[in-house]
Amino acid sequence: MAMEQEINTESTILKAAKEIFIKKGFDGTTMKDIAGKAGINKSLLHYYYRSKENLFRKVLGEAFKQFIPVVNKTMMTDISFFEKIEIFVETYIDMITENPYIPGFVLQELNRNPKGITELIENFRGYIKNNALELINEQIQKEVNAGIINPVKPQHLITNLIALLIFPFVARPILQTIIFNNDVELYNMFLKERKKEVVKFIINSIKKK
Amino acid sequence: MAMEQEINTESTILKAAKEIFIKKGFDGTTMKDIAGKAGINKSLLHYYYRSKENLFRKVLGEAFKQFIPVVNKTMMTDISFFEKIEIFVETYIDMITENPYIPGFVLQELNRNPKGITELIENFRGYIKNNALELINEQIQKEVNAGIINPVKPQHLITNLIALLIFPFVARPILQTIIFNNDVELYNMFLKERKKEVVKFIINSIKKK
DNA sequence: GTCTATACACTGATAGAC
DNA sequence: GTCTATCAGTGTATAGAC
Repeated sequence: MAMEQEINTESTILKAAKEIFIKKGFDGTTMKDIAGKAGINKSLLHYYYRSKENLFRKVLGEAFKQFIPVVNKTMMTDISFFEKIEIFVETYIDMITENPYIPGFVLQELNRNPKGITELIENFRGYIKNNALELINEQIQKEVNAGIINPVKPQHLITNLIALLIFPFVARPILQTIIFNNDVELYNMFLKERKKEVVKFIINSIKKK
Repeated sequence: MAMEQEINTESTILKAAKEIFIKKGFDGTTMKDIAGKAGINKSLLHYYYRSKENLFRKVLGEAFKQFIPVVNKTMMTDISFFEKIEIFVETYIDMITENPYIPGFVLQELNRNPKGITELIENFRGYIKNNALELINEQIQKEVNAGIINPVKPQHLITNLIALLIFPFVARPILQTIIFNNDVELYNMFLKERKKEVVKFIINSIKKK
């Protein structure tokens, strides 16, 4: 799959739309901005995408879609539970590092329009291994029963894992300022360190001693 | 302090502005919406606050200010480190539960206008015990030296703590949908559980065994 | 202080020429 | 397919009467 993206007006528009929507959100973006970035006039946006709302949905969908395969792939691999956590954390942080604005963009949008999630999930049923969550729950339960990890509700463990991964990116401006005196390079190093730090933090917490 | 808020036009406007700005952000809010909510006409908004930007800053400032005393108070109290974590988590979750939109609002705004943070912090220098962070660092170091907790960089511990607290609120729409099948009551219970769960998770992770 | 009326720029979207 | 011209609506902000 992953075919070469043809460079035509339609894809140029989408690319420009992505950049601006993801940085500025729905309300903060104007069709004029997008047209300008794409180097064309406003009419063409409507010619190809009919409305702002419609164009936005395409962008949101693609942003969302990008993060699905990581979960699927990691969870389906046949490795130990602790290794899974390690791989997941590493892949996920790499991914956000390359697209640092996406998590904030998705969160913001889902707060603006919570109904949009249902629609979003419907649209990607095919991509999501619909039993992925089920599998994670089973695996956690198995590790608990085997006495490898302490009893823990899967909902909390999953939430903790994702929170530890994503939060430093969505809260970067304030954390960087308050904790790192606004030193950009120091914060980048901090984010890299978290690959090992988060894994250590989680496993330390749940591993039966 | 904490004087009775007089009910006059000025405070009515601010209250209405808070509600709408916090839910919809700067770009998503119109002066007409605020005037409508306050039950007055648009002109009065400008009479009292001169501009949208200005009114917004007042709202952002108050939202930000609300969360400062929790840190100060908890950190200055003379109790053990683990107790501090416990008190902090409990107070903080209670606070966000009562103002669930504020963290998302602040994060969104600081991403929209990162320069705003510096200004914000300047404005509240008086409120922030400017050595609070220093004190936390010292205390963590002390616990490490005493062999009570494992070595951990304060930056990571602080980030982890805040991430675990705030993330379930800012990501509520998506977590509630995916993990809890959109059951509101179940999610409220989940949030309550986190008071104990987060404390356990953190202490488990750092406590030397 | 509070209102109505209005200025003026900009928004998303459409019509129609090429 | 791509452009220019333009629409109707809405945005913030101000002027001026009371």
